[in-house]
Amino acid sequence: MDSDTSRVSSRPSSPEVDDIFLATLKKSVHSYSSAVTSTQCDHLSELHGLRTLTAEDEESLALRLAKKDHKLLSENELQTIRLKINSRERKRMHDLNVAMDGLREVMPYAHGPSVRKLSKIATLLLARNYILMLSNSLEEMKRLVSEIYGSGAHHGGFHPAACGTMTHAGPVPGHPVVSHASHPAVHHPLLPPAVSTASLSAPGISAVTSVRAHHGLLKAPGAAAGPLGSSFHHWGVGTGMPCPCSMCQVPPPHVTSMSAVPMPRLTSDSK
DNA sequence: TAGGCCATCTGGTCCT
DNA sequence: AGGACCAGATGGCCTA
Repeated sequence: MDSDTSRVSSRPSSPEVDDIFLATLKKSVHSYSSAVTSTQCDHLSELHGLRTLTAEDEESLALRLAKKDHKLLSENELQTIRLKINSRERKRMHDLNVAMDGLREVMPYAHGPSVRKLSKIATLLLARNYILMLSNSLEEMKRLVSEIYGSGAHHGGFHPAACGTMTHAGPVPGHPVVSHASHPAVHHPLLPPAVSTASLSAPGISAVTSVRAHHGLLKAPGAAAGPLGSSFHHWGVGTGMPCPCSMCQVPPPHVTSMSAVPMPRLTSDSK
């Protein structure tokens, strides 16, 4: 089922330098196939400063890589520059992937060798919903605290009677979520068995396409479908029923409306 | 085999 | 000028 595990472990985001270099050479040959003859393609090793180019080849390369400078660089110089730029870009993407892995680690999602790694898009969407859920929980906590200290301890028993016989799903191992008083057992609305497909879907992105079903994410039979953040439910183990307590209700509009707020670019695009 | 996901290359643009 | 960032293109790997 999770045969993709091997893929995850066998596909490091930062391949060995030799592989990178070979890939670079291959790509270079491919990219410049219009300028490099097939015979030259058969001699990859010559590309690394050893291959001799025809005058046409060199001119073509120079024009394509250094047209901004309006000067013709030697093949070695161009190759060096190109490799340097490529290396930087690889490092940048590698750092990005490291950050993405770090995000995955703190997500309420089962980790382990038998669990398929979240895709990038799924990670981002899940993170977003997770933040929304936590924000909602925090707001609710504040409300409960003011309620307790204001008009007596409605939640004094740390759990509303409304929750009745509902049993909450247990916490996810390793998950850093802080449990709250009214719900000693941390809820994970984004996880089975009570995962709402809606919780991961974003406007314009269907949950079905954005998250593969075998992730074990967000496929709760009969779970209420709806727009992103429409509901965060606790689920009674064995009952399959959402917890009716106030913690489980629809997030306030000001929270859900975040989905409509475009994220501004850090760098100025206006010009 | 089609589609999803990913890494990489590449050229352009913006920023310092 | 050099580096960071971005998006398009490409090809590989994997799954259904």
